Amino acid sequence: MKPTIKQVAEAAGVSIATVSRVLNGKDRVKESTRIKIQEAIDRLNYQPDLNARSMIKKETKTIGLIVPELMNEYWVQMFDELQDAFWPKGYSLILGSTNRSADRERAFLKSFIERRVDGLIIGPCFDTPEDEEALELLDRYSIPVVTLDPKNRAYDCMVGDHLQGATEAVQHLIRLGHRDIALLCGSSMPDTRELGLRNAFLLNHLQVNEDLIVRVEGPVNFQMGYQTTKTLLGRKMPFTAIFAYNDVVAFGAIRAMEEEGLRVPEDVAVVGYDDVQMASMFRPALTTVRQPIRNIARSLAQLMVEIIEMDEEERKRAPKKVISFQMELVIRESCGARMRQHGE
Amino acid sequence: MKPTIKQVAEAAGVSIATVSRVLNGKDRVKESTRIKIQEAIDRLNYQPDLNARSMIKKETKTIGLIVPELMNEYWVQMFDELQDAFWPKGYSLILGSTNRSADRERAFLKSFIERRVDGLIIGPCFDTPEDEEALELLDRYSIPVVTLDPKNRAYDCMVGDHLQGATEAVQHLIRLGHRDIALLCGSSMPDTRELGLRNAFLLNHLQVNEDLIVRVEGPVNFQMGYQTTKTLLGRKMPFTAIFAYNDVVAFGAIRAMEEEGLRVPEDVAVVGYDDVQMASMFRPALTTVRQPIRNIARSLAQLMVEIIEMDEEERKRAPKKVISFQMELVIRESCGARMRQHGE
DNA sequence: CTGAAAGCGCTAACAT
DNA sequence: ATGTTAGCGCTTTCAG
Repeated sequence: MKPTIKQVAEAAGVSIATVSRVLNGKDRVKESTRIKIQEAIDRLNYQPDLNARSMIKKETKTIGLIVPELMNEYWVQMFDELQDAFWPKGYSLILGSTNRSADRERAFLKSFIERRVDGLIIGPCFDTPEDEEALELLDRYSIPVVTLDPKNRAYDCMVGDHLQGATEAVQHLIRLGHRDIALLCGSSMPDTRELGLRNAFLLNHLQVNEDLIVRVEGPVNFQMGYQTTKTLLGRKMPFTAIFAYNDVVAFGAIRAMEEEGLRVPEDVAVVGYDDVQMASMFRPALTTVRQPIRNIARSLAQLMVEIIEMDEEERKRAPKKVISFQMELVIRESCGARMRQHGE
Repeated sequence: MKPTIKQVAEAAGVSIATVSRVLNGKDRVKESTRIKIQEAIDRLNYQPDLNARSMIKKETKTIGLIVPELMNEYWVQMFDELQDAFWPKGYSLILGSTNRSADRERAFLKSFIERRVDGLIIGPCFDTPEDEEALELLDRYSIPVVTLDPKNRAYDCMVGDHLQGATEAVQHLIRLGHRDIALLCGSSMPDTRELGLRNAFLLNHLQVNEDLIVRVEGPVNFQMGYQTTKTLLGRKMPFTAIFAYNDVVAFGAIRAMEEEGLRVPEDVAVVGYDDVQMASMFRPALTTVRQPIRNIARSLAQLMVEIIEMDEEERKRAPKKVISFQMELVIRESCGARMRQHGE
């Protein structure tokens, strides 16, 4: 069965301590015995037991990641990039997708604590007050936390600068001559997309058409974009552009408009958010705002490792940081920039 | 700092053995002490250390999952469903996305073995012969493996019946009157999509147009569908339908045809494969073949747990199973079924 | 019903 | 340079 360090020691005719030494490569070992032991390791196909090791070292080299839903491409990319970023530092990720179930959320949290993760990354979750309690546990076990949720100010936080991103998106539309810009967003308040829109209008000394700001309860997805746009169209409220909460909402909006005989971007310009894979494949190719996911992931990994390596004292002293990342406007077809280049 | 069982024992005025008993709920403990201990646990916010526990129990309640790429929605869904399926059985998943790097592949394998996963699920990976070696390790550590790759017959395997799925897809096109059906697939041989196509033609006593079978080296994605279709169109090889390796390839093909002034499905019918989220949102909505991912995940979890619970003997005796799942043709707009209902 | 003690596989002093 | 030993936090006999 599974070989242990003891078997390797026997096979090599040394004590387990010496085997441990070559395994960890720290203490010096005579070259000849080193080789002898290495041979035994190879012959037995020995792989050290990380769990046993972490009991002593008091570190599992594991980072927990809790995301709201993987069907949202953003979180998949984030996981991928985080995995890439932590790998060279010797950490593995364990992933929990809550699918927006509060129970799952707490269950993962518990599971991660039981597994003694060295650090925890949490996306936008834990809204309910009961969760505060769960999060206290993290403190009790002094597990470093970094969030990817701008709303949660209790921890270090990395997040795209959505105010800037949204502002740029809307500025772009305004520059293209649009004044009646519909905003399709979720019901969470305050919403940075909305703030960005208002900011852009302010910067241009323009008045926001409040009737075109639509906040929708429930899931923010294709269906929502589709339905909301249909409603908007039914209200006979004239608008020449749509700024959607995310790309998938934008797809829904475009679909709805096509069904009503409106053309994008000729009749209505559309800007999305996130730059999912499909954005460049969709027809019309979607103008959107891209998050620097790779940068976020790397900085996060960097910071996380720094915190992990601090002692209790330092952690207390270190101030909670909110690091925000520049968003990038990606101009494609759906905003009609090309055909409007000659001015409004 | 982190409370241990010892602290709980002290706080409750009992021995650690008794605390362990209430933790595991197996042995019987006097109700009064049970309560006393439970109170101590709650007060200290104690969470048992799973790693310590697994050392003794010789089980980590962890399943490793290795997938080729998460940017392919199929694998995301599979992860989600597997997580759901294993959760009630008390297992957590740890995920490795190799992004088609053989190094990563081996690294994950090693990492999972070191973490002493109770079972391993592997997608279509490990094609290179060097990997055989890595897989031997699994045997050495007698870690149960179930694959999601029909090519790998050395292990238990769960997989969609792609021959049936592809056959149905092409049968559908043939029924709609198509004879010149282009197939866009990868270069892996034997390819079930191709087999399915041939099978469908055979069943209808028709001749396959070999020139329309395109096997492409490299990644199978939107770009591939787009480029291949352009080439096909350039060759002036008449075809009235395309069966694409997967939905994203189909999107690329449709895009290419639209650019050449061809309409889908009026001029060319298209059938995809996988039924990704976007398939129903795309315009035209994609006719495609859906995998019963949830069923696959559940059966897999079931089987995995059965194997884990076997002893060495039983495992040897148990024959390797290949369980295949019925695929489902989802008819939407891109095949033109609706407008061709009245016959060819 | 509960406690004492052995030990899971490993690392880290402390000896030699 | 290497071996001996004491744990890490927990479960599980074996006594009592």
